[in-house]
Amino acid sequence: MPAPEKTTREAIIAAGRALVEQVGVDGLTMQAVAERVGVRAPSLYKRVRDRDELLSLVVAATVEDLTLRMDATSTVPDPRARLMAQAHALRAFAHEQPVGFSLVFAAHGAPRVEPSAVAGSVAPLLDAVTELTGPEHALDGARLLTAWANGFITMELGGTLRMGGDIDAAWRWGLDRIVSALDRPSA
Amino acid sequence: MPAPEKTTREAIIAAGRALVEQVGVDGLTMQAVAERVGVRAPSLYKRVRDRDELLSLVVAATVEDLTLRMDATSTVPDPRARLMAQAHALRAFAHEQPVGFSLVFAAHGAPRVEPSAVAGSVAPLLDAVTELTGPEHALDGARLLTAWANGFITMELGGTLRMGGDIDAAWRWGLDRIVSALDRPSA
DNA sequence: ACCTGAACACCGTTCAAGT
DNA sequence: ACCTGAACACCGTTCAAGT
Repeated sequence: MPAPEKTTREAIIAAGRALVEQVGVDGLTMQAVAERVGVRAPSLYKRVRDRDELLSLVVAATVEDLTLRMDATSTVPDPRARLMAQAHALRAFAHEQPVGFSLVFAAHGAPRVEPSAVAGSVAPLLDAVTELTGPEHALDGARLLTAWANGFITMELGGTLRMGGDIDAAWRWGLDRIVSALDRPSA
Repeated sequence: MPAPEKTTREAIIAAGRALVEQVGVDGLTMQAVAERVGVRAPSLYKRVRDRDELLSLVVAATVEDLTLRMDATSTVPDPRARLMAQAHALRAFAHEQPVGFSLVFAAHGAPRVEPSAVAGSVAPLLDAVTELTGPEHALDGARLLTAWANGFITMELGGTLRMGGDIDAAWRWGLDRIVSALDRPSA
């Protein structure tokens, strides 16, 4: 007699993402996930190998989410404005999903997802930089921008930046400086 | 009858730092720490409140270590060269203690140490930037550099950068761009 | 005064037994 | 076929009893 399926892999991943944001990575327990999807903890092992795989799936889903957001910026025609929009989209995403963001970009141990997938999520940014700088230093330029944005956001989320001065202004100042450095080919 | 003290708080923290680098944050178990310092796990609670405090102490010690390294760069007279040396010192530290570095700068949840302590560790960098830019945009400039360096190193450690091209060259290219942007006052 | 074994709660995971 | 309770290992933590 086939037993009815009470949940899905997608529901489990979604529950994992919600838990991670609401109670932190340590709050991602198999029991808590099971309770959210209406099942007992052992049943989860029919859909995911173990907690570690579930965490990786959560990160992968977060990367996909980010990729969609970044792709949505392709409508902006001017490459400089588009670059700004992409940086803002990245920061907005991080503010919405701080824990997910840090899991994607601030990996502590071994990478949770394919580094290429993470790099792919910011690919539109590489396109915009290419239009600005030409192909020779496009990769270097994209790395300059993503590294700065990632670092700024991480420090902002961690509180390291929270000392004196307008953080939004500091973001804008830095972004302007970097985009300008990319824009005018002085090196 | 007074019982002999078999370990110290410092030894426990040192054991914690070693464990964290060798087996990751999850490997920092009270049992593993106890074994390293030659004591049983319950005895650790005479020196540290709980595992969470121990982890915070590990991070704090790492910040102190980094502060010493950064302070050592103050011998370089030219501010531009000093800034380069400081960036390199930061990166070298991260390569030596990748897990500790990520714990300090890539906090996942609530800050483990005073954000001001982390900011203080890179204070010499602020001084060099001030010499370069003048006081008006010194803070913004220091944030620009630290954010970039932190982001670059984090992505490097996480593998996100590990795709095509010389990473050292990308680091040098980015550092040169940023320092130049700070050096020549064009904005 | 610090150290220890025993004990408890909690979590990840497995598995035999249900439907 | 999937779901479940029971069971086990492991870890953090407490505590009474040792010295």
